[in-house]
Amino acid sequence: MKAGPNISHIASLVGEPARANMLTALMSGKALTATELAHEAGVMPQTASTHLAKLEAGGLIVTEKQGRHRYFQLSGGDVADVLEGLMGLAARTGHLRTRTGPRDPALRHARVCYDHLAGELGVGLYDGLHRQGYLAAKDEGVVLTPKGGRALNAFGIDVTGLQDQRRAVCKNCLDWSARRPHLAGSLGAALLDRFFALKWARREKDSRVVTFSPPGERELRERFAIRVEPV
Amino acid sequence: MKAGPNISHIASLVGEPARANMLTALMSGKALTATELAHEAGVMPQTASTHLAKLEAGGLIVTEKQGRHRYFQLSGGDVADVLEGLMGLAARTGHLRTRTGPRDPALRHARVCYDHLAGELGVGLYDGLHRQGYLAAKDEGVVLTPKGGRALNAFGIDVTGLQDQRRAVCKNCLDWSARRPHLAGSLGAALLDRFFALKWARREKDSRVVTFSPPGERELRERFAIRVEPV
DNA sequence: CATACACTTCGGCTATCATCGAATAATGAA
DNA sequence: TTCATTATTCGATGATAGCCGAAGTGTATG
Repeated sequence: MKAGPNISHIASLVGEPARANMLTALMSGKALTATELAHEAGVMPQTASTHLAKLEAGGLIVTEKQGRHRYFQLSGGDVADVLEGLMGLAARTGHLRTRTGPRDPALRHARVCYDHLAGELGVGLYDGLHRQGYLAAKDEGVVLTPKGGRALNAFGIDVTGLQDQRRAVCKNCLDWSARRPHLAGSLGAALLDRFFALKWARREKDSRVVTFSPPGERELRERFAIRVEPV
Repeated sequence: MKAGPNISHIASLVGEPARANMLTALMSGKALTATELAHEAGVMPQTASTHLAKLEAGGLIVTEKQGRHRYFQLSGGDVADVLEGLMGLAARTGHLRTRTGPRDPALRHARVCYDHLAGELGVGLYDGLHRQGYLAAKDEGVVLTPKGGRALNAFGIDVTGLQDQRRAVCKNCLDWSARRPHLAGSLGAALLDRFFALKWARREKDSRVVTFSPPGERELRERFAIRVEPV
């Protein structure tokens, strides 16, 4: 009836608790199998299969077949952005989950948002990159400055390689816990990869939580001028 | 248990077509009344009321009471951002076109909007009345010109009788399918009544579809300078 | 080959929820 | 007051869709 994109179809896909749990699990950026996602959603495998078929038909996830497994992952960063935005709305309107698990504080501190860093450290990094003049606001977006390009090259990131990709280098992503933007895009992904390579941080098993070692977090804060978060 | 905000509840609110239409209408930033939103969504007022109560409970909209009206608007720009993100996903995943049921083409062509004509012919009539100088824009609204009053009197409409009513003679009404205004108000209703009286058109049973007879539509187009709709 | 595993399809059950008619409340106008 | 308009609440209905058991397809392993 209405002209324009059909948002209700997409939203209804996310609006089912089992599917929302699956999508949340895929926010880790990892490809998961149907059985794993069924367990995450708390439903039988055959139920999960119909859900995954609908998510794929809706274009929210993509699949890859390997042997007798099928691996599912989000179809792109834009899906993760919308999910993160929905989390922000849910948090603001007081619809946090009734039982806040023990991992919740850790999630707020540092977590994976699809393929880049989110949480307190994520927004702190974003602010620090601005403070050091590595990033600059432009047209409601954000761009890498020449100074930032040199600095991050020295940090071990192939900046020119990133710029050759079709994907945007810098992108804002609204953080649901901090309600402020953090850095997405290929640069955001490359930075997180570099933190892992430097052994500053590691991923928790079966979780989006990113755990920084004490020296790793100290180095991160010094290197990128991250200030202590005001409570 | 999962950590983080519960996105499925929020998403399910958007995932209902009627509510999605309401939210899309509120994307303009304007505050709309419950009746207006019911028209936008294509549901009865009591149905719209329950939807609006849920949207308010979910924190997506806020209300303000003024006299016997209640004005609804989005609770913040973050809601609009998420809706925009959903539109982007819907567009990317190829869900631009709306579901085309069998009744949809007829509905898009000509239908009743409360008590006046909507659809392609509705907006065509609106444009034709402007083109002939019968209607004139005024203060974001629309008024009947003296020339228009004479012409419509000759067409068989008691214009002076309309002006004595408390109800507004001319009013804009945004067309869902064309996303452009058509004519509402007592004049809009009187015109549709006249079309029925002249046997140019009739209403389909249990439907909002208005069917014009071939000679009726031809006369309508000639009399009111309705141009062929560009596809 | 046989067996186990991963996943999908089918059929029926059930619960949820959107929808509308009717009634109610509240406000404004005559 | 009386009437009209706006919005809400209640009750019944109907359609949608999630869910799981059972069966079927395809893949790896012994």
